[in-house]
Amino acid sequence: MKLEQAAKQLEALGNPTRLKLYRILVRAGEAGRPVGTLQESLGIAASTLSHHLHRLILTGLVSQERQATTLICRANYPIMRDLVGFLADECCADAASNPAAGEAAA
Amino acid sequence: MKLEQAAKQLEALGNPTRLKLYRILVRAGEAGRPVGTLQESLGIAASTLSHHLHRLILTGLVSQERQATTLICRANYPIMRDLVGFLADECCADAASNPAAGEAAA
DNA sequence: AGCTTATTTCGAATTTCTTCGAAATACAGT
DNA sequence: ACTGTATTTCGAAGAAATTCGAAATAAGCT
Repeated sequence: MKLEQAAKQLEALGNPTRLKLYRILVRAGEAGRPVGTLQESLGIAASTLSHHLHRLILTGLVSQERQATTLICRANYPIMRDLVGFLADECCADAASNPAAGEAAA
Repeated sequence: MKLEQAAKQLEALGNPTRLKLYRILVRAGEAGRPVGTLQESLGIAASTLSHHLHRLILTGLVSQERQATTLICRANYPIMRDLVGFLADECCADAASNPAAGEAAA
């Protein structure tokens, strides 16, 4: 995974409203959640929710599927796993196991 | 870990410059890196680096220790582990184990 | 005390984020 | 075609981020 992309995804999750939103979607599982119920859960304006949802979708963390008039939102688990993998590989595992700590930073 | 705190840390890492910076520090290991060499590696103004460093320090992801005139910066590994743990527990593992989620996600 | 090196703080300009209400669009039923 | 429900796009205002250079601070050396 490229650093730039990881940064974009981290930024997307780095807002309390979006992190709450994303957590709700993750816990909703494959069933997902219609936008309307997300709005009720979060208690924010529909336009604000739409904006945050859009940002999560742009990074690939969330996807949408139309079902008649409602839009079902789902967490994109593989993307999240890649992101966690990036953090673990690039930023954590190295620290404990990499003996050549000084060289990689250049 | 509280969601608000996790969001702050994710936001701190959600900037390309800061993510690069943090990655350098992680790879530097326990030895850490003086601010000056970080500036050389990143090629940004000293004041800009200081600003980003401050943000990482505020979230606890990075710590500093003075050695004479230079400041040594180090990644705070336990904090990062907690953050990755939060993402895995709150946002990923649930998907696999939550009955409402179904197994398709895992 | 004065000088040099290392780093931060200040002040400011530009850009981006966050939020909302109003208006527009999408879809299904009558 | 008209109506109602669901959601997005538009427009705008205030808040916050990003970046830099100049000036201030910190620490050691002479």
